[in-house]
Amino acid sequence: MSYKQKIKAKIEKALNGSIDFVSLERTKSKEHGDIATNIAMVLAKEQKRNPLDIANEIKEKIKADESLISHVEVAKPGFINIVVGDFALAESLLEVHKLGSDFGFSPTNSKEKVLIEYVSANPTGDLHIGHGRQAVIGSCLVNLLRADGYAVSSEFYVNDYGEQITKLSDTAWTIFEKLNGKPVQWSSDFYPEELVLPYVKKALEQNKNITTKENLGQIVKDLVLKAQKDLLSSFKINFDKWFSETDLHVSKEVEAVLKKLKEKNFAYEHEGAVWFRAKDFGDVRDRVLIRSDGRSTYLLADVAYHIDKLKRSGHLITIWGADHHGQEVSLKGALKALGYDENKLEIIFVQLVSLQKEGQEVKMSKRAGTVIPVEEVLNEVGADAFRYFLIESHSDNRMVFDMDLAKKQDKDNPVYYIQYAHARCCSIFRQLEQSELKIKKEELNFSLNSNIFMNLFKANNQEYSLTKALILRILDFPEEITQAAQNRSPNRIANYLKDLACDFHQFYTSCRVISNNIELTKGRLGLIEAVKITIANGLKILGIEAPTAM
RNA sequence: GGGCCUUUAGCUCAAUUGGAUAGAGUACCUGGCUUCGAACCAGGGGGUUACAGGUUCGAGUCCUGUAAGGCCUACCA
Repeated sequence: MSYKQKIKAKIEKALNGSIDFVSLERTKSKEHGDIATNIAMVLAKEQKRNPLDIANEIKEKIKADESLISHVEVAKPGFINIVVGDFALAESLLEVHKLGSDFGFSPTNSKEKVLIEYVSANPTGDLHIGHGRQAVIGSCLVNLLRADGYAVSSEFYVNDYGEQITKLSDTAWTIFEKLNGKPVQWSSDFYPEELVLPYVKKALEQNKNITTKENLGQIVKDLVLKAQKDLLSSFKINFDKWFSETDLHVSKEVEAVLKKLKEKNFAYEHEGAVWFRAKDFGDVRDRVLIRSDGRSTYLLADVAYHIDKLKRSGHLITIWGADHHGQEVSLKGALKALGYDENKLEIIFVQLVSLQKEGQEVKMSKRAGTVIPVEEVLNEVGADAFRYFLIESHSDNRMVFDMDLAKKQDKDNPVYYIQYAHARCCSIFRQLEQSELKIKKEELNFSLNSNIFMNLFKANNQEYSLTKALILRILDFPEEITQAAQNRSPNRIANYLKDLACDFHQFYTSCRVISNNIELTKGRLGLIEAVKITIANGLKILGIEAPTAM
């Protein structure tokens, strides 16, 4: 039980009821204590009394317990400010060490099943920086929800059927014929030659019996897919399942969806095509399911896919680029039409990315031909900085990727600020081994007794204050995970780690860890170890390395 | 025209979902290594949170309107 939970329980006992309806939060300023509650102001409205009176009553009831609450103060207009007792902090630090690499994490698979689908790019070209952002946000969200106890599985939907594949086959075949010296006609519908050419060449190297356009298209598609997989895993993006759209057609699931929509009269024929009554579900117009030439649309297959996913998981999260938001209403509408709860599907839209290079913003535009490939940026900045920069800001915000800053392998790069804190912690323990202090290894088992941490508080004012700030920050971590998970905001973990690293660096500058004071040294080593645990656990969620030296 | 998203320091972003004096990094200026890693720390300047109303003890946060920007608005995906 955290110190906060203990204090909450104490207030609830004093009031003889739950206080879930009020806030009990860490304060921004030290003058307001360590944590504060607005309970008196909330109750004042209900009871039509002066909030200060209520606050003072509560104050009297909860003080007189030095170990948990060392000081209580009432402030206008009715806040109750609480200073946490040293003993409670020491006990909490003991918990951190007992949990170790599980600190902050909820028990695995203790919550509902969630299936997260992300990236799902067409196997028809290179991944661009926008995909990169979706990939990083998606994988961090997978890690984050897992950390919060959800049973998460991740999936990449492969659009290996239909228009894009036809286009790819046509492009590849034309290149193939051209390589064979045959006269060809290039179409403006084709993919750029320079994009597809390397794959055609590779296909030729691997397989000499290319006979048909379909045959070549399949081979090229598989090669592109393989390249995407390799590229993604090079910055730690891995999926539990790669789901093929073709399978949905082969298994007749697509056909079944169409049949049901027709049966329920949500589909009708018009001008040779089959339409879904999307307008009935709030869309601006009805949407085509089957084109007049008989081919099915992306929408129809996507409905079938989401139904397939719903059968496998209680809750779905689908991550799309912001340019796809127009598809949300029709997809959810179709699910609803077929009797599924559309609220089980949560779509997260990731806004677009532009790039800043040498001070100039380069906007991504397919038309202008300024598509920025993942590979280009990744090779320049490395996986850690790549992930950090793409996760740092919220998915709702457009972001500018500052290439110049990300490239810097030095102090200006924020990812190093966090990693450096971790490396510094590790370095202290290396230093200990070389020191003349006689501290045995078994004396540095921090998960036995909280007494060792009480030594931390025997320090001067400045040191005490830096120590306490650092401890409180560490202890914020579990709640930070829960809130980040609830809000689908993995970027908050990045911000938290930056704050934690800052508190650590400040502490480190003023408080010498290894000294002749053996008891204080042991306490501080325990604190440093807790910092190390917390940073490592946080970076794990972000998929960023926690180096022991750099 | 309609829909989704955004607007916070010169720049890139935070702000515990309605809390107290809006914070970091960067850039600029100043100072700090004969002691655990200076990839660090301390100090300084920089803000009418786009604008105008509203809701209440209290608004960057919620509501309405206005303005600006991005994306979408196909029998493409």
